[in-house]
Amino acid sequence: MSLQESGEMYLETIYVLTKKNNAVRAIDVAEEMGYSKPSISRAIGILKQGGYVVTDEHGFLTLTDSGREVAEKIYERHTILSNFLIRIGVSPETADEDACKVEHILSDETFDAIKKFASGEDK
Amino acid sequence: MSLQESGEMYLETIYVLTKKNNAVRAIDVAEEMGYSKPSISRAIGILKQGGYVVTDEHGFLTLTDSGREVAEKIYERHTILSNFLIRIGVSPETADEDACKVEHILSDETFDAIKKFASGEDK
DNA sequence: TCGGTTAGTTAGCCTATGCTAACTGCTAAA
DNA sequence: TTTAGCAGTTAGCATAGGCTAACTAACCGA
Repeated sequence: MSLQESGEMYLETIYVLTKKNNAVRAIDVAEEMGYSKPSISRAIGILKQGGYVVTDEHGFLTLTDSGREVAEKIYERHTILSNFLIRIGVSPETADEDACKVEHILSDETFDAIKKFASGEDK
Repeated sequence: MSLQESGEMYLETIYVLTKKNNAVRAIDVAEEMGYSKPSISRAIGILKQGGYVVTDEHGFLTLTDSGREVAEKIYERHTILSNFLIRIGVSPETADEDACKVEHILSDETFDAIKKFASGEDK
């Protein structure tokens, strides 16, 4: 079972919440993403099966190495993309939303190009 | 019934094929997009219901005004985006693919920004 | 005229991903 | 101790959008 786009989104959210809050439960992910509990429950189940997440006896979520790897990649993409958009004049809110939408689907090649381009612009 | 992302893709394909070939049938769309005949048949049916496309007695497809409006918008986005990506170093094939993926989902705000940015770069 | 090819449709399957309703099971307060 | 609320799960629904199988209908060449 390979990871779907939504799976990446869940991993990214867990990753971000973990940086913010230390302890993250399914319900926190639900609130953050605006989804219902059952949707989260199923999604987490799939991520567990895939070895991306583990839960302890209290229901706290931890990313595995492979889960964190995916989450970090997506998060990096999100950051780069959203910064790039802001720099060309998009409002921070829209930049964030649009980065969310495309961070999962752009090719590595395009991402590298944007990254290179954005870092060149900094100078 | 509002138009889904896939609907926009179908309209764009019909639009592009019309510019290339004059007469466009469902089967041509199927071949261009790599989808099966029934998938196209259903999609065209939905577009007809929505008033985006009409068919004549021979099965030739024509976009209505509203269909063409959507198609042109998407096509313009595709062009701008793909040109932008090529300019920052992405290969034409990948640029084309990635433009396809995101042309439907980026906000107008982001698109305007990219457009403005790209035209500024030209000088 | 008959038989094959081609285009389109119908029926129905599958997956991903959202949802609600309703259950379980723990914890904490009265 | 009993009950209320919270977290999580289970069951099952819906939609979008792919698919195959199998049908129809038109057209064309021998």
